[in-house]
Amino acid sequence: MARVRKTVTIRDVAEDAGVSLQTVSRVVNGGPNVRPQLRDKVRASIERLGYVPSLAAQRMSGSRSYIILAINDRERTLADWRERRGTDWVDQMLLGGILTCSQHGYRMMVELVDTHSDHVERELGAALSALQPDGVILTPPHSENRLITQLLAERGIPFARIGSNVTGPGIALTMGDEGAAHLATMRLSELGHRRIGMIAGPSQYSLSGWRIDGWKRALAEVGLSSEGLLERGDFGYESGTRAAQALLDRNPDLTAIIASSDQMALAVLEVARDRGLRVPRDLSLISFDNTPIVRFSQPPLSAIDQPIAETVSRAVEQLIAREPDGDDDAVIEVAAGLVERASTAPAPAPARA
Amino acid sequence: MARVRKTVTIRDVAEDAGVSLQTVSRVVNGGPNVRPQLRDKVRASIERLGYVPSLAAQRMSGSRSYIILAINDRERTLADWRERRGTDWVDQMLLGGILTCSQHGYRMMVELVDTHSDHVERELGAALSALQPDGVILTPPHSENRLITQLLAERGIPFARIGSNVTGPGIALTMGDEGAAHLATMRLSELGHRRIGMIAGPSQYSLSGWRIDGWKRALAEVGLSSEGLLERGDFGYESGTRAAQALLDRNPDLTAIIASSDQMALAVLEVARDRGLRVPRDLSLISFDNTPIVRFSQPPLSAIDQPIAETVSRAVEQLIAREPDGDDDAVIEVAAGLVERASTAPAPAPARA
DNA sequence: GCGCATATTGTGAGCGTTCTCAAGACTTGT
DNA sequence: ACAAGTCTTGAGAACGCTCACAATATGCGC
Repeated sequence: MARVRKTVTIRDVAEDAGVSLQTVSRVVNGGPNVRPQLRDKVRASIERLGYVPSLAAQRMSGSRSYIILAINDRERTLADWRERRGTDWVDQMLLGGILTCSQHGYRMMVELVDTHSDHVERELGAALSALQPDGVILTPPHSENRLITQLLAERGIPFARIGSNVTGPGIALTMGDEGAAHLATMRLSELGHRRIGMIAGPSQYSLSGWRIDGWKRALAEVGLSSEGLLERGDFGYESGTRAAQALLDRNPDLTAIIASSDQMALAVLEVARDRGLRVPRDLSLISFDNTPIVRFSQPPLSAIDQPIAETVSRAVEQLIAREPDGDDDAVIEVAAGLVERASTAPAPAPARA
Repeated sequence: MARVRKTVTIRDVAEDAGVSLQTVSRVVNGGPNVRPQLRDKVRASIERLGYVPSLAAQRMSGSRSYIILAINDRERTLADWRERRGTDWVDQMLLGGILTCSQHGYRMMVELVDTHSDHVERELGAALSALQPDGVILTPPHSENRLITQLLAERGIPFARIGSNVTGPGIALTMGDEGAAHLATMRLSELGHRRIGMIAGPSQYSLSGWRIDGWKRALAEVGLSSEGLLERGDFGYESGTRAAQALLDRNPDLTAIIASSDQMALAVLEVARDRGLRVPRDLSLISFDNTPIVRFSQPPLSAIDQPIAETVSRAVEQLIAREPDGDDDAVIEVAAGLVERASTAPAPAPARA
């Protein structure tokens, strides 16, 4: 017998308050020219009836859809999702994105796109047509994908690229990779370390380069050399093992390592253990990402915390605030922080002092 | 000079194919009475123009919105999100939900709701009004929240409750908690363990009870006692420490523990280490959840893998397939599996045999 | 070949909102 | 007190699609 509750529409509110539809619409959207007295009356009606505008109808008539679409890598989330960088990305994205969206009356939707597919344009195009989002957020590795950025530019949809600092179409937001690597390196230097190794990510990620830059800049500032102290991995565990081996083989005097992902850092931990090096006593270690896994290793790792949630949140704000025809394609940097746990300590006294 | 690309509408397709709007609509929706010849012609036009129906317009006119709304706990995702169970939930939900939705032409949206807030009804009600989803998916701890289920029932929106086996309004989907606990217990028994402890979750989660049930059933089946072998935690690390301490204090002869979350299991690992108990030689350990963190502990943990993605996927299918007035509120069980790693081993020989 | 059932196509209304534009109610300056 | 504003409100069209129904075409039995 569940009586089908008819949806409360703007018309119901208008009748209840004795005004026109348009006036209600103005009140709902914070329109400028409504007498306070009337406004309050309408607000009361809205409250009483529990009116909430229909997103679909708003999209139909107005120029906005109140939808922000976030594009994520399908591969990372599907097949590979446990094997690689961990999955914190999606969570944090949602965290930052959904909350910020809802603060502005927007909604966030997630679209999973497989970069390797040659249907990228079709898939994404279909999503754009169906949803007609007011803005799109691109996450790595899509952030600098030509096919995608071009498609978005063609359609005139504002978009933000997370983890990119290339000016170009769309807003770029970096998570301060250069600064973060600099910060980590400086901290290790403060602790007395003179030989600080770096395990960077793959070169197709531009953030890998920025991190190397930050590390080198810091080394230069304190008069240290980076000679022979750089290795690369692919963010995964195995690559971390190889890189750590190489680094330690080549530099017996190494006392600190910065790893470009938590998983690679955990690999370093394992390699160190195998060689009888105690962390942090013999070897200090700082990782990037600060995913939950690093809190439970032995010892818990000091890590650069990627402000993903905040960055996405900023991206959303930019997209929402942006005038439809605004072309100020800025680069925004959100600073990362260092969370110190038990994998960093003062450098051991040199063997022969 | 970016020419604003006008959206391709159903009208464009109709003109291009030389038919009426209605015919195009029929083709798009797989309507029954269209001559194959015409259908192909229309399809060709759709293809050529790249037409994709607008979700908003479909919602406006038709009875469906093609939106499934997933309700998640805000607390877990916001403040507490690192401290408690880990965040794999959201990822896996998205994984299972988004893909399955898109296979059926649906979209999934995520709504974060704070159970502890007294605005639950308001918040959720607003989301329902704005989105008018065709179905809602409830995840723990919302799955059996009266306020929420009642609201949904009132509005006549079909919903699925994940991690619930209570028949009632809506479809219930359990992840085989009873069976999983039984499986874990039996496995430990097979390995020769006779004293198998259980660290359960908080009692307000009904799955906590089911896991206890499965554990007890297995113990009974092989003639073991559960006396004094049960502790409770809140899924978080600290609570796991306390529970492990209590369990080991009370039962010096304990050789195996099942923990109801990965974090609690990691706490057990730590406690064992402190007491000089080696895992798995002296103590076997199986956890629930199988989040990424358990692959990198020392040793990596054997864990019950929660088929969250699959369960959500099933939920989506149920919601989509369901007739608007169908009331067959079934309970569906998706079986969990045991992933064995290095934290389980044959029971040590009794001290005095 | 006629009449009726059935398959196929088209027509017009309506979903809930915002847009554009016009009308009425106040101000203000002189 | 009058013209010329500015502020406030409302009316009607429009967004892109599907619904219910009407119209036409096709098939079948006799």
